[in-house]
Amino acid sequence: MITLGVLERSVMNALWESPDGLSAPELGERLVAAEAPAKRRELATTTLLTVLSRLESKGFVSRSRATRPHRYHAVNSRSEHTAELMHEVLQLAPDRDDALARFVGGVSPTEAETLRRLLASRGTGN
Amino acid sequence: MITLGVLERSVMNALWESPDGLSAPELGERLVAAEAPAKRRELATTTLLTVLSRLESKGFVSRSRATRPHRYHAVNSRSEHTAELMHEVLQLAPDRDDALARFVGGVSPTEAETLRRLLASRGTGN
DNA sequence: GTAGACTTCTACACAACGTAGAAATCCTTC
DNA sequence: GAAGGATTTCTACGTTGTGTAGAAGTCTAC
Repeated sequence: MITLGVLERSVMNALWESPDGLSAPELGERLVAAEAPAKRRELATTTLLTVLSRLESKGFVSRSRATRPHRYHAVNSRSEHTAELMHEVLQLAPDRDDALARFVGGVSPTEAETLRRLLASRGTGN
Repeated sequence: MITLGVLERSVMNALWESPDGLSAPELGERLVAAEAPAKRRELATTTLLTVLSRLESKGFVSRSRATRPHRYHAVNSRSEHTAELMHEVLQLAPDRDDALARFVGGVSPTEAETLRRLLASRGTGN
């Protein structure tokens, strides 16, 4: 399973919150702003560029070369990403129904209600 | 998020299928047997012991020192593990309902039915 | 066509993991 | 109770992924 490092994750978080994408320098601003004031720290732009390239290779980010500071976009929304990961995890289990049962057993009442609503609006599937 | 390497995962798979746990040598047998004949290969017992130790540190494995070849057990069942991972992933999303919606959108009709049943037997939660 | 902005290349440190020998520990048996 | 083999722990090294960024190359506006 493809996994993300902590800087990579921060970068994805910034991109997920920027529907119009970000250039590397803009990304740098977001990242320092998002950091707790205590450990605020600059990252070299080249650092961000290599992280962005790696994320591009992993298929998480696309880049537009049209403008000169290239713009980077998240390929999937954060929700899509989360859902996809959940499916991947579930796929790995040979006993999926059992895993689902345990999963459902662990959700909050509110989430259970959300799930019911979602499943209802989806039709019976039979 | 705690993640597993490929050998670590194989080891967990073997342990998950062994309710009575395994000693390191037994584990070795399972692993070669599970491997595709083409790339079957022996692993030194010490290799397995260090992997088992690491898995113990990570909290995935417990060991009984009562007998001389120690016995190792998976702490959680595979289903529990899967469900836990799914929850971890979901926890990371700030927009959980949305993520759940996407997740539900992607399950098979059979799984949807399973989910409905599970949610029904769980009570309304209100 | 050149200066400065921007990107790519290259590189290194550090952690996690796969791998296993050497050293230490523990039973069993004489 | 000492020895020897089985077992475990310690130590170590190679590889890969990630964080980090300077050096070198490329592009665009003037």
